[in-house]
Amino acid sequence: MAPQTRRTSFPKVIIEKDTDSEQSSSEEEEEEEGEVSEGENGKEVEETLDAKRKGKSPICISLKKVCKVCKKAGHEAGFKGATYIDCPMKPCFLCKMPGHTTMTCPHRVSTEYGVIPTSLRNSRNPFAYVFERQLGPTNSRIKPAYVIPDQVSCAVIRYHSRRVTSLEFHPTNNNILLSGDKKGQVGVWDFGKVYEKIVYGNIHSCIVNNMRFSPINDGTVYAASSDGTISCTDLETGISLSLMNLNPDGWQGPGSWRMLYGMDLNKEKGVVLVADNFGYLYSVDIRANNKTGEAILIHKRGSKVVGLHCNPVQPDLLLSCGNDHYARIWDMRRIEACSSLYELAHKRVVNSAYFSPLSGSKIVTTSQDNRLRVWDSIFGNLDSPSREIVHSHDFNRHLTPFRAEWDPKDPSESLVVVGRYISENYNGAALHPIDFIDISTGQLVAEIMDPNITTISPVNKLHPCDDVLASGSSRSLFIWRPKEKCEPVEQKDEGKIIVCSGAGKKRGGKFGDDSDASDGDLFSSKGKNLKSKKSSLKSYKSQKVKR
DNA sequence: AGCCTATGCAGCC
DNA sequence: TGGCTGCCCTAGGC
Repeated sequence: MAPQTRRTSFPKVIIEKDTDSEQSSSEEEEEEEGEVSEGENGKEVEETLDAKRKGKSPICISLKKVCKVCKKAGHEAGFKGATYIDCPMKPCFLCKMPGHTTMTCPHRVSTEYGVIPTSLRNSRNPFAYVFERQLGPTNSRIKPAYVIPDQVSCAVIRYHSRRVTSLEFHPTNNNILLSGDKKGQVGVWDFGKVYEKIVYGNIHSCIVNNMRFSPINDGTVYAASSDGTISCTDLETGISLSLMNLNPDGWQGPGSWRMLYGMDLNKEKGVVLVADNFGYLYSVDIRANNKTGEAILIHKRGSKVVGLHCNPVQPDLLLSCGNDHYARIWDMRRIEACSSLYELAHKRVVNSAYFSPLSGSKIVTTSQDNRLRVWDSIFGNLDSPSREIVHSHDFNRHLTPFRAEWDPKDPSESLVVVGRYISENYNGAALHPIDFIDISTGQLVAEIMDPNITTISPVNKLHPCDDVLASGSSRSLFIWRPKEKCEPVEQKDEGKIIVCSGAGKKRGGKFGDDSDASDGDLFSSKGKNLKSKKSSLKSYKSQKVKR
């Protein structure tokens, strides 16, 4: 092309100023239109129009304050102090419904932050719904009070070089926590002797998605990774063998690289079950260390299967979930493509689906539409969930997907732990708590946070027998425990308990008062100045604060 | 303090 | 269906 053609087709530059009134900005537009139409050379006009058609609209350098979300003037989304103000032009960031923002979301009220049961059973008449609520199975009893302490102590350790992606407690050694990260490292942490840890860096080469201890020998652990292998590792020696490798020929491009996500062990059948990012399920015999049978398509072809869970009571039942927006229940005795017993539909990707840990009769799923879904009985009607609980656990490409995890100790099978995405203003600090939710009611039972932890905690696991919560937040691991000598707290009022550390000095009893968004003088925005120094390990004492 | 970026999904054509 | 683009509360490093 000739240089002059290039010159003439260069888009017009408009500068908008913040001080301009609406009037003057429209004048500018008119002026611009006028210039285009005034073009004496017909060719120039033609080219300008052509440029417009090609998407070369005038370059607009705007000095106006503009919303970073919708690019419109008049409002701004973002943090005001420690409170995030949504863009009003977009659907609510919490419940995803239009017409309001997170601040005014009906699912976010001061006493039950963001978490209430929703029926979403609009197709039924209200009487049927009430009838069902009244005559249906009564709500399970509330957790024993001592299990959710109002005071915790927190141990922190950071040895992963990338974000934590999976956690697993040792089944018999009560102080051992296993952690996997995005880089493929597997950490073994004795949080009883806080400084004792081992990090294995040679087991996997990328994301450790799921880990399970061997039911036969609890000194060995299986892990499924996005490198396409299942590892079987002796935790004492660190010696690891690969049970399966889906990429024997190495990297042949992104279209063919197979990654393993969902994994579970079936003790009765003696197999490791894994699923890949193409929708296939694989079964590996634990004793023979080899693949049994062919891969079975259990989710939409080409879509990622992110979770597998064997029913704890009925070993023939398998639960899977994936990026095709479904969770599916399978009968392992006759499993083949399209043979699922039930399909549990979701509106978005299903991050996790778990049977309840004791009876195996309930299911809780975490979906990227910001809803936890609960099925009260797998023997009942599975056409629609018993409850949907709006909860902020959005997808973010830089975060490990959130997964609501059962409390394995809860006899009522109603307590679930899940990290929260959106922050709340806790006396000037924007913190992302870890939520305990009673899935029988949708109630937020407790929220755990610490002013020193400003990062989001998407990975959480409750201890199989002790009152211990493990969390993975970015590259750090946290162990939350009831503080010694902590008196059990009655929960007669069913009130929410806020758990936090007492690291801040000036706060005193004011800490729980988060009603004022502008009280940012104690802490800077987002509470970043509270962040602990680069100590690799630090433990915090805690104090009780109620609101 | 502010810029940069790794990277998964969804929506668009 | 496939390839491309864009993204609302990230986190850490330079």
